[in-house]
Amino acid sequence: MNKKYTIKDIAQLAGVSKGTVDRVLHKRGKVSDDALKKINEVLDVINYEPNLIARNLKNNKVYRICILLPDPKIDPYWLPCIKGIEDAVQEFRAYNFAIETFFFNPEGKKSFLKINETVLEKSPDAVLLPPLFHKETLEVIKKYDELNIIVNTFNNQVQSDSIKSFVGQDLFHSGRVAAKLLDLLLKKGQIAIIHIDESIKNAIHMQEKERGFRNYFSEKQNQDYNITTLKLKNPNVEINFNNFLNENPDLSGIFISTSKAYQIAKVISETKHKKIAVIGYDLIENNVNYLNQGVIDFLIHQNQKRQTYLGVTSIIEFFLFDKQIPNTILLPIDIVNSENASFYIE
Amino acid sequence: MNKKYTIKDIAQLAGVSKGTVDRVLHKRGKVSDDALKKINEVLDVINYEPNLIARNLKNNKVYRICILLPDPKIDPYWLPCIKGIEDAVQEFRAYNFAIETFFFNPEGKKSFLKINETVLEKSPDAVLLPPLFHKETLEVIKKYDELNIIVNTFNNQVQSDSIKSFVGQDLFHSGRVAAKLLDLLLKKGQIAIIHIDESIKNAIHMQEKERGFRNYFSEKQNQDYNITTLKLKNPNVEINFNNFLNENPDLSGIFISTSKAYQIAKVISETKHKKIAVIGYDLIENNVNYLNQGVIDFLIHQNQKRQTYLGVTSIIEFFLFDKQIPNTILLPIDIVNSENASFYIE
DNA sequence: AATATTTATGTTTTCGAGCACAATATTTAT
DNA sequence: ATAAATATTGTGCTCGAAAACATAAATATT
Repeated sequence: MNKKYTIKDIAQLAGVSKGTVDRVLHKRGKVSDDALKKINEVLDVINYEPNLIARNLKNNKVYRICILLPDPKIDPYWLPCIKGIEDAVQEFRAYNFAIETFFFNPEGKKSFLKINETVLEKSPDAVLLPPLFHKETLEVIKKYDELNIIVNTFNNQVQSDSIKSFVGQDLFHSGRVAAKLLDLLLKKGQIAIIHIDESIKNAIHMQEKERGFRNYFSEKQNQDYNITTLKLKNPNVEINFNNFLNENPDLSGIFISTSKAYQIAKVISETKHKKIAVIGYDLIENNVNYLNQGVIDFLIHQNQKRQTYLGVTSIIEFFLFDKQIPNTILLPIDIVNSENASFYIE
Repeated sequence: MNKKYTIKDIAQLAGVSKGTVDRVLHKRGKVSDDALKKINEVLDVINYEPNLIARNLKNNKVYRICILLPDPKIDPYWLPCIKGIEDAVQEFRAYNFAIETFFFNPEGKKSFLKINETVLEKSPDAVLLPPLFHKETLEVIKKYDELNIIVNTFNNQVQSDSIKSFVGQDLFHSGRVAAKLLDLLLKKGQIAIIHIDESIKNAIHMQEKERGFRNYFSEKQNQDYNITTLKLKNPNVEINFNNFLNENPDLSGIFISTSKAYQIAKVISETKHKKIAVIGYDLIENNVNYLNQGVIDFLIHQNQKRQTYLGVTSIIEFFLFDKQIPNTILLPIDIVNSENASFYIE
C-alpha cells in the first residue's frame, strides 16, 4: 500500500544504478534521455519520498542560527522568548545546529545596530529578530539578504522582500478583541486608550492596536461611548494618570496598549473610585497580580514564547527537511482572566 | 565546547572497541571490570548523547498506533481531532509508524467495545482513546495493559494505573472560567446551568464543569446570584427551554456545559427578550454563527485538535527518542469571542 | 585509425548506532 | 597439560542518501 521506496528500489525498477537515479532526483550531472525516461516512468508510478533520517545522518554541516532579542532584564516582556528558544533547541538537539541568542537594549538603536555587527561576523545561515526599529531593521536586513542569510521576524510586522517570514499576532484584531470585551462589560460611557512610553520602537504596535480598537466601535456606530487617547511617559505615568482620573470622574473603561497595565492598575487600586474596567497586555508578574485582585479584568496574551519557538523551528525545518517557511504565522489572540491565567504561564 | 561524541570516540578514548562501549551503554553481555572502569571514566568526563538520527535509521520496526475516535459524522465536536492526527502523522512520516484511526459511535457502548476488539487484533504498540464510558474503558484498558500495549487518553480523565497519560483540560477550572466571565457581565441575577443530552458518556464532564462553576460563586459568597441547573434532552430541548424561559422572565445568564449552545441560542434569538448572557463550549460552526450574531457571548475552546496532536506525538517521541510520556498535559482554557474566534479555527 | 576528450553510468565510501558473529582470552574439567 | 567450556573483546555489516571516485561508452581531434 504505502511501502517506502528507496533510491535502490528505483534503480532496480528502472534497470539503472542508484548513482543515475540520484543524478535525476537532484538534477545534477548529465543523464541520457534513455535513462531519464526509464527513471521518470518509475517515479510516475511509485511515490518516492527520500528518507530524511538518512539524509541528515550524512549531512555534517553545522547550521548557524542567530537570534536577536531585547534584553529581558530591561523589559521583562521578552523573558518567555528565552524558553521558546530553549524548547526549540532541545527538540532538535540531535541535529547539527548552533543556535545563539544575542541581547540588545530595546531602548537604543545603537545597541541594536552594534549587535547586528557581531551577528554578521558570525556569518550565520539564518537570523531571527523582532524588527523594533523600522529604519535600522531595513538597513541590517539588506546586508543579510546580500549575504544570502535568511531573515525571519517575530513580534511585529515590517514589510520587506528580504524578510522570509513573520510570526506574531494581528495587532489590529487584537485591538478589536479588547474593544469587544470592553463593549460587553460597559455598554456605554467614557473609555480611555492609554499608551505608555510610546517611543518609535513600538509606535506602530500601539497605533495598530488603537486603530483596531476604534474600528470596532466605529463599525458598531454606537454613540454611547466617548473614547479618548492618552499618552503617558515614565516616570510621570502615575502622577499624570492620577490627574486624568480626577479630571474624568466618569471614566468607566481603560485599554492599555502595552504590558504596563500594572502601572495604571496601581493608581486605580490606591484610589477610591467606582469600578473601572481595565484591559491590558501580557502575563508579566505585576499584571497577573492585579488580574487576580480584580483590578485588571482581562489581559491579552501575546504568546511570545510560541512566537520565538515557531520562528526558530520553521528555520530549522527548512534546513533539515526542505520544508517551506510560511510567509506569515498568525497566533491566536488569547483572552486571559484570573481563572485561566495559570494555564498560559509556565 | 559541546562537541558531539560518538561511540567510536569513546572507544578510542577508553582504549577498547566500540562493541565493548556499546555493551556498557546498553548493559548487555559481559564486560570485564577493567574495561567497564575505563569506559566509565571516559563517560564521566564527556557528555555522550547518542545520535538519534543514526539510531532510528537502522531501526526498521514499524510501530503501530491505533486511535479510537467518536465518529465526527455523529458528533461534529470530534472533527478537529482528525486534523490533529493528520498533523502528527505528517510530521513524523519519515519514521516507521502505522497510525490508524478507528471510529465508534459515541452514543453506544457496544460500538466502543466492538471497535476495541478490532484494535486488539491489530496488536498495536500503543492506543489513544477518549475514555467516554467509564466502566467499559477500564475493561478494555486492562486487556491492553496485559498485552503491554501503552494506553494514552485525551478529552476526559479517568483514573487507572494502566493509563500512561492524559491530554486535555481541567474541567473544574473550565467551569470557573465560565463563572468568572458571567460574573463580570452580570454582577447579579438569575443564572441557569444547562446540560444538554446528559448521558453516562459525558456525565462526569458536565458535572466537573458545574462543580467548578458553582465553586467560583460559593467562594465569592455572593448572595446576589440565583443559580439553577437545568437538564434538557433532545428532541425536546427547544420546547422545554422555551417553557423555562417563559417561567423565568428574569433569567440573565446561561452556562451551557456542552457544545450544544447553538440550540439554546436559537430559541433566544427567536424570542423577544432582554439580553441574556450566554456562554458555551466549542467552536463548531453553529456556535460560531451565534457568537458572531451576538447571541452567544463567549465560547470556551477545548482545543480538541491539539489534544490528539499531543496525544499522538508523545507516543511517537517515546518510541523514537525514549522521551518520557508526561503523565498529564493540561491545555489552556481558551476564551473565545466574536473577534478572536477566527484565529482558533483552521 | 589512434588517441584525446567529453559524456554517461556504475561503484564505493561516509555518516553513527546497533547487533550478529568471529576472534581471542580466560577459566574449568579431565 | 590439554581439551573443552565459558567469558570477553573486536570486526564487520546494515540502514538510505549523498557525493566522490572509477570505469565505460561515445564523440572529437589529429
